[in-house]
Amino acid sequence: MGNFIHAIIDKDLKDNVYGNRVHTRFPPEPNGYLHIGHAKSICLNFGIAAKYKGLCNLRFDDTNPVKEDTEYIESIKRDVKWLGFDWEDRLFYASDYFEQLYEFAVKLIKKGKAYVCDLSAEEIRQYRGTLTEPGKESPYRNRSVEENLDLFRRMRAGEFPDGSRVLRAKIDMSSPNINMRDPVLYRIAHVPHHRTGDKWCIYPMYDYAHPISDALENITHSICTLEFEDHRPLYEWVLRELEFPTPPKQIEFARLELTNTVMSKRKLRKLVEEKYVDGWDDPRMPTISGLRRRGYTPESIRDFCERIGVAKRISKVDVALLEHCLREDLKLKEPRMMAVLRPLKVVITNYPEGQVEYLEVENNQENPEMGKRLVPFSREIYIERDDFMENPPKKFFRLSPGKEVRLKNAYYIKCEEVVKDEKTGEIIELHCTYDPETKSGTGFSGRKVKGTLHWVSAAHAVKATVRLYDHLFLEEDQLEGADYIEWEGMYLNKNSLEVLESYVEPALAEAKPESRFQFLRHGYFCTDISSTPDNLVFNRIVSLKSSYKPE
RNA sequence: UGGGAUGUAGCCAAGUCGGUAAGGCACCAGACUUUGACUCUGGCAUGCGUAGGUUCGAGUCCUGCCAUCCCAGCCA
Repeated sequence: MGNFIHAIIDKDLKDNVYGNRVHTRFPPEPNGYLHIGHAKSICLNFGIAAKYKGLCNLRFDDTNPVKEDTEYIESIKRDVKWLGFDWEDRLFYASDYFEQLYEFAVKLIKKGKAYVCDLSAEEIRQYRGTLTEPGKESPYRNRSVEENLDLFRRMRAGEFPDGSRVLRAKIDMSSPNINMRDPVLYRIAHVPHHRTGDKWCIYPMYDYAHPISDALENITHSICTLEFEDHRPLYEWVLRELEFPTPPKQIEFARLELTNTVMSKRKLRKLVEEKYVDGWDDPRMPTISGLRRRGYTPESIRDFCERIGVAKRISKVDVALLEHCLREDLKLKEPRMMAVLRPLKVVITNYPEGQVEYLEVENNQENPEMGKRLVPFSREIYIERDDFMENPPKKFFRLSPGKEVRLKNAYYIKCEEVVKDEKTGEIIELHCTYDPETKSGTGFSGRKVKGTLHWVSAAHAVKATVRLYDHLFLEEDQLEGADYIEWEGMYLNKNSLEVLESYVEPALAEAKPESRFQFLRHGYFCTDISSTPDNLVFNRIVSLKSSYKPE
């Protein structure tokens, strides 16, 4: 499916605007971690390059040293790579262009298109006017070229304190577009830069550095988000005044919003700082590193970005689509194992004591190529507490007194007795009988049962910590009966993490960190990076769908 | 009340020159089932923000109106 950006590029190709070249870039500011919203942009930019056999650069927009740090550069590079994209030898930094940017500013001054302004930040704001009233021209607007050149040189030389002067474009103080009311091009900041050190004490603004960086890299289509739409005339002004022959074209699209999550850097940082989550890579975070730790695959994220489309209408995508993409990706790829999350012991009273059978089980019945494994079965097993009800409602297919169910890949069992704690009345274990005739694989068809349960042999089971993750936030229509607190005008889900001590089948003892499984009837899980054979930890990536509706 | 943008189903989103509303997610119903999963089948906009107009014919063209979002950083 095409989108409006493809249409623009197709037309440019047809009209030979940039020859047959298509060249995009992903330009993050190194001031935070990448999140799935960035993934949309990354997939878009690198995707366009791939589609048109063009190129896509990675460029750090590092023009504001007070907010940026080299720590973020490494995490951004890692995340882009992990998503599956390759900038080859085209890793750039806006700071690489500082010298050229300075020369271009000199050119603007010489053309009479830029001037040094001595107004304070507060005065500049007042002179700018408002949305409905035009601004006033700065008293410094008509300085001579010579004076401007001298002042700008001395700004660079460090002769003036922070905030004392700026370089401004000379455009139109009465423009209805506030961005055109003599925007600031350079500010003074005696702050070391993470890449240029103490070399500079003046730094270019985004609106000035970005179009020039694009042009210097021969970018053809400069894709950004909607809030820069009003900046496009300025983007074009800079390139026109600097006389770039085939200026890149800025195109804006709507950023990604997702239900049940926050995307703003400020709020994500606040979640980390206020310890609602365990760091930027907490599996509940929409950061790339969080999704990675949760167990999401790059393939599923790319598929998601493909499916949501690209348009200009501000929209909020249902997080269920992301989850669907993950299930779809893992369905045939990962083995399906048995794990009992909330165990209830079952004693099969007519099964010989001390006997163990090793049952042959397909690793993925939809993908026979994944082979088979042996799963031990014995007299005492664990089943899921939720799979037993003493007084079941009508359509309960699972175990209850006197009822028979199938144990997946094993036998039919029938519940004969419920053993309870005398004091508390809590169900401690179940006594069941099995029917040897019903062994899996024998083709028994004497009678049907409605339910099939997963299980784990008690003697062979391996303990594991299982972390059940859920959405960090709730939508308004999900509040009923939910446990939440209001936070930043949203509803923070107090049950976004549940930690269980569970039993998993023995084959899982060898699970390597970051490997994925389907836990039968539960969902997809990923071995946490902290997991060891002595201390297994599984993160739930996403649950399986369920059409079971009690009552 | 200045400027810029956007309105197609619960959520995304296609809709060339005007020719009689793709697809996905979600949801509902049924079939199948050794996962209440998967898969399969069917359902899901006489309707495209709204009111007019042009036309044999309008989501597509014209006019008016309404709603929502963005912009007054020496942030990006």
